[in-house]
Amino acid sequence: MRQSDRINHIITQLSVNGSVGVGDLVDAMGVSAATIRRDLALLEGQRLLARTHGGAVAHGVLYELPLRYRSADRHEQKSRIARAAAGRVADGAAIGMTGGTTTTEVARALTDRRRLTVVTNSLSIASELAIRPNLKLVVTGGVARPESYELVGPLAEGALATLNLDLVLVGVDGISVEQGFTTHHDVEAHTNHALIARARRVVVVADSSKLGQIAFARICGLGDADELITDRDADAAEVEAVRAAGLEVTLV
Amino acid sequence: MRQSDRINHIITQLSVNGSVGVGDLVDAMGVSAATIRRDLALLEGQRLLARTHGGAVAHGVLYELPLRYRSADRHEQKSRIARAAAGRVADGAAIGMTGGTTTTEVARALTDRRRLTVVTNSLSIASELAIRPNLKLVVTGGVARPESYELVGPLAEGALATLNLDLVLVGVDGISVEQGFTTHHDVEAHTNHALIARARRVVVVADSSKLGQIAFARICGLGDADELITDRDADAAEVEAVRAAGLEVTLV
DNA sequence: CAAGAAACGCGCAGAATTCAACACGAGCCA
DNA sequence: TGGCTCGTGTTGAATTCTGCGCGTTTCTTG
Repeated sequence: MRQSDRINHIITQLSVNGSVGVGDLVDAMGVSAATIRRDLALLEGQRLLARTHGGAVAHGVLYELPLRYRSADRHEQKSRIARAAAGRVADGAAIGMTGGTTTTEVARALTDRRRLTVVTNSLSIASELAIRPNLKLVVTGGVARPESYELVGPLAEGALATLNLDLVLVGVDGISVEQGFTTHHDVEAHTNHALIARARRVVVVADSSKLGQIAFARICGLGDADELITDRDADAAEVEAVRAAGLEVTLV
Repeated sequence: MRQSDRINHIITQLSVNGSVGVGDLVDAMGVSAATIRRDLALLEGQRLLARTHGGAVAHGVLYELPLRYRSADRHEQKSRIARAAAGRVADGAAIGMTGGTTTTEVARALTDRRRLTVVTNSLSIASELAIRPNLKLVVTGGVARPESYELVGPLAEGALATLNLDLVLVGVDGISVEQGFTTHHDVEAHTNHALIARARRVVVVADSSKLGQIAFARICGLGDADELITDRDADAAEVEAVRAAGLEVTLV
């Protein structure tokens, strides 16, 4: 088991249970306690956890851990979704992208395009695309949320007010017929809504685990989007319900 | 097995598992570990993965802190400058930072502060600080320049217009008595000037190689800054000239 | 409050990994 | 044929990771 796997395991345990024990980790991963402590010290240095005697607890809010530790989850589905979403983007278009692991995956699938303007409020996507001279990258500005790397707030929405987009790709945390598209954070939802309002076409990307889920804050109703791209593991009844609500659903 | 096949295999493994091991790849493809490492180094250069000891992880799953800047040039001097500059920042202050390797170093030195608001137009600094829940990070927005990771243009300057800062830390490419502070790009210079205009106190950080240099675009005159922090390798005559022009110079 | 147990930090040595440098062979072209 | 480049493998030094032992700190329990 490599160090990256250990780190991943620790972070996963932390997000599930809120705390971890050194002994449990030793048993689960078959390495010495010294190694576990070194891993914990590393993560502590990154302010991702606080150490306790016998283990560690999650640092601050844990339901939403930094993206770079989570993106391995359902990676294959997200890749397929990303490729499909990239197919919706015409060369030379001006598109918007919100934050999220799936949209970040889409950003990677767009790196080889020529002549494309990308507007985003996600620092992850911005870092991903900033080195590509073939793309024009516009960042909205705003206050950064440590949990999601998204820029939110009045500054972001003010920047958006002057822009018009051909297409916007939106990542969400929950999709339900009753509550529409939802996310974990209210200001984020508001900023995402502002981005959606500037686009002629709205495509939502989300892996199938989000179907039927309702997160804390509402972004918009199902009717405000033009298409949902998700993976084929989606529950058939949920898909039918969304389609019945009038939203085009693509399974990949 | 050709190189393209190996690359393909590595990418596939990475997207399925999120990580790969050098040993596994050697067994799977029947080539030497050196070749695998060369392949991984190639993909790392394309930002498709991040290397770890014993293998690599999908880009975005990295457990280390954001991009270690390769520019180890004058790293020792920059660290000293960064520590000194961090000493100018009071807890609870609202500060601005422009882009540059030296200012990024200052950002690192500020990560353990409590209650600090940082406004920046640099994606590098934003990535560095975004993960810290103890800091409030405000990003200006704007168009990203691939060469410097800075956000520039009207969007950035518009965002700045509403903010007032206690202190701004500026990185520059040239310092001269005749031309003042200069940088390599004209729009960047304009955006930096806009940031300076919002601050009550302006501190310029630059290693001593910048003294006496004149870059393409002028940011502001020496008189518009309150202090210059540079390293003690600075040419004594140049330092005297700057001091004679009325600017406080600190050597570290 | 005190004693025992558990956990921690530190230093060290062995193992694994990486890097830099060089050697070898295939393919290409003059 | 000879020389050249490119990709690959090998070697040895340097770096990093890991596990163990020991003294110290912290927690628990009576």
